[in-house]
Amino acid sequence: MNTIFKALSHPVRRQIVVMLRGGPMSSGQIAEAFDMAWPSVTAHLKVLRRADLVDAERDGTSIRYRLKISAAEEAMAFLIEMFGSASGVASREQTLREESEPA
Amino acid sequence: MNTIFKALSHPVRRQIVVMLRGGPMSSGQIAEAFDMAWPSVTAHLKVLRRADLVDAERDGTSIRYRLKISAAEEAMAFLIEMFGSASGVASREQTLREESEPA
DNA sequence: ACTGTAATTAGATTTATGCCTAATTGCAAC
DNA sequence: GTTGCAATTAGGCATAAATCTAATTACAGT
Repeated sequence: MNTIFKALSHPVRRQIVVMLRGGPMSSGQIAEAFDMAWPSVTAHLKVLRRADLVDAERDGTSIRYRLKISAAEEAMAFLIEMFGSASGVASREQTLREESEPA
Repeated sequence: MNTIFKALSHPVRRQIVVMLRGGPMSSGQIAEAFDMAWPSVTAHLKVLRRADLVDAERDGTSIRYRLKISAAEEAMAFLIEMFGSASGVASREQTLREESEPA
């Protein structure tokens, strides 16, 4: 649980999660999207992997990262438990869409 | 949004949130609950306040901290947005612990 | 085996967190 | 106004996080 929130506490990592929502991506594709050195992105991916928010598998010469929702559901359950039921949450789903802050 | 996840990324701060779920508490009451120096707890409360997860008001000689759910709902909405639709979230509240149904 | 591309690991540096003790502020009661 | 308790701020220190460049590993194609 700790690792999940920690992982999501960095804007780059949340952005990666957002991107993977559209389907699996290679490490290189992800790295390209950010104005930072590739190894830095790799480090972020490592954090996400340790939090079990993504998994990775080799695909030929590249490595494909893919979203895993199970861990995120835990975080969601925590929030629901802490801050009340999901009432009104669906309506906020709209408001949130512009999140995606860049690095 | 960043501050919210950052705030929730520390176990002590999540614990404080849990405690405040049961109603407002004074700074001293909160500090007592942890095996750490009071100023350290104060620092955590500051982080929670900056994340707008709690607010504080003076009550005579002490200061009462109280949970604010609005910011938490944003975080929840983010998770819902990222890891699946809101469909079934309420019902999932029950079954989340063991189940890990794929998206 | 050699070369080129994909990705990670290693190592170093800077900045941010988390913790402590000591000093300070705010209020209440005397 | 001074004493006492509640709480925060200040200052210092140790560990962790985020970033970079350089070196390394892994695979594909030749």
